[in-house]
Amino acid sequence: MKLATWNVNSLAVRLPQLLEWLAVQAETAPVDAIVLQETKLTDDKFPQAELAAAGWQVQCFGQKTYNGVALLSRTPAEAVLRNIPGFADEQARVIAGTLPCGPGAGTAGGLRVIGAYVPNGQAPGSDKFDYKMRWLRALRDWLREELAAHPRLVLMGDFNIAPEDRDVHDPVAWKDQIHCTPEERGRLHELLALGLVDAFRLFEQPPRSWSWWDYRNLAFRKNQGLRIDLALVSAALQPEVRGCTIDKTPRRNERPSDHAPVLLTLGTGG
DNA sequence: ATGACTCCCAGTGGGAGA
Repeated sequence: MKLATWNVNSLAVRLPQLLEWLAVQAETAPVDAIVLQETKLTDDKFPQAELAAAGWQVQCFGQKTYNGVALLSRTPAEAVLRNIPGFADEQARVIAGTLPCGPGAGTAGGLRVIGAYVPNGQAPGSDKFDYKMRWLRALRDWLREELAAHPRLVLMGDFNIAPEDRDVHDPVAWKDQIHCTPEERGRLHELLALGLVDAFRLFEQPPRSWSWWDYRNLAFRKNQGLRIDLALVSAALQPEVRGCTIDKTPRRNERPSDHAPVLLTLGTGG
């Protein structure tokens, strides 16, 4: 089973690239479900027909201009939730759904997939930073309940937090900057403390692996980026994780997203 | 360097992203 997350930075612009990428994946192992961030489309404008024609079940949750998330799956998602229950939020940032039964799930139940677009936060001390902190605390509180209800769970998306200095191309320049502050990393640690693990770090990875590169200053060509797109898996799911990789190839497209997709491969337990 | 690029909605400029 293969899952993915991708901040597409406008699905209206990136739909052809998304469809092409999913088709290329299918040549080897098809993606079973993907969560998208920054679709920037209201639900009435979501490209339902094009995705349905490509075989996708669509759950979208968008707004005008900013944010917007979606869950695409081969089989229909169940128990779908939009945003964090009990946390009043005008911004569309979370979509969750249950995939009935992954291979080898046995009696363990379905796979809970949560796609998240964590607020950017702009700058430490700003109102947007406060919102990011409150949002992450609310996510933590809700996740505790989700984990109790769905032991096999993956939370993936654009976290807008670089977990450690090795996830930053220039840790000195980025020290205490947005994505790298101790406050943000502390909130991420609170999520991990619920029993989640950063799947990417379960495996040997190339050094200087990033998932985002600034559009400016030839950052991709110089490989100056951050790893801020993550897949966090629950303890019950961890034994099934077979791989977690970042696919840089779509970043080489013309008019690419500034983010690369992250892939999570699951296998039978053990 | 409060930059650089890209997207959006606007309407020939500005906010937001990261």
